[in-house]
Amino acid sequence: MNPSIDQERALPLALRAAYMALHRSTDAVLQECGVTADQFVLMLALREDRALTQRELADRISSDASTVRAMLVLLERNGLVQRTSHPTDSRAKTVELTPTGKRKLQKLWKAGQAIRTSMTGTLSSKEVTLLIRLLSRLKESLAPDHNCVH
Amino acid sequence: MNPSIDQERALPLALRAAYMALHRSTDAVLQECGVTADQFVLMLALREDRALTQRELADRISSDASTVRAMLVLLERNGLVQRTSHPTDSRAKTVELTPTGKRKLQKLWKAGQAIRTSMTGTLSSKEVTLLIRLLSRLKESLAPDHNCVH
DNA sequence: ATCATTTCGTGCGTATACGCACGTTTTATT
DNA sequence: AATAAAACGTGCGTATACGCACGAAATGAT
Repeated sequence: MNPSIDQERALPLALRAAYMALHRSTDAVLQECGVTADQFVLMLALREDRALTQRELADRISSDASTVRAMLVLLERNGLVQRTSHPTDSRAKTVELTPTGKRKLQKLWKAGQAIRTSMTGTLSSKEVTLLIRLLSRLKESLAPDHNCVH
Repeated sequence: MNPSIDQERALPLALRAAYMALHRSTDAVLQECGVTADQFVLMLALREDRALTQRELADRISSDASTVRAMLVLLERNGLVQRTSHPTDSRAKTVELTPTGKRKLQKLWKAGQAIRTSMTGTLSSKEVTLLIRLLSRLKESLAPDHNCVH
């Protein structure tokens, strides 16, 4: 059975409302650390793989190149990240967390634990897995290269 | 079974990625109409109930009062909405779509149909219903008044 | 009725978010 | 090898997004 018109109308709004709530809560919790929710996401991406390019960073956090740049300028000013010219590609810059940034990230992770707990608090493990899968499929179906109409 | 650490880490990122993809796609599709994705959401809220207050509007679209104001200033400049002082409450202003705004909204709805179709294209009706429910519970668990930690 | 509290909209400062155009460098084409 | 095409980062303009403080008005308490 295909989704109804009402569902098509409700889904985008539900997605928006949930994300906005997450973003606001995270911002509020991390405020005392002097880091925004988006900066936290960026730093998390840097923890996983170090020596990322700004472009790679943008892809990982589902953001834009110029947005990432603006964020990096602020993070660099605060001494949390460091940008150096790429060893082989002289166009690119590699980004990595400074020691201060790594320490800060640990604090942020602890501070954000309350959010993650309350997010998954009312959901079972299976529900969370399902939700992640559905969101992932949703994202894929909205990818620019994914031909949606004729 | 409680959600695992990996799930707790993945869920926020999946939610962010899905919303960003939706927002980008919508902006791209509506660009030729000269209206942003967020303005579209605002106008949709005005179609449902007319004579809304700016505050009510902010609540419905999960946005902030000052953000809504900035959006309304632009929409009013483009002749899509109209603000008049509230009949009984002289603090408030009521907002409504202009005739031009209503016509524009119909165009936007048609232009956005491709997005909604491709969003729900790979999902069954039951999956969409489930996804909306899960997102709604997520939002509730992140509500400011919802005591997450003692 | 008076006063404290709350609510409404506004203005300001800052941080995303994105498109676009630009210069530089790499990669692909021939 | 010379040229075309693509990728990287930058800068600019515009639109959210939010907190905060302010003045004005409504609502609550006593």
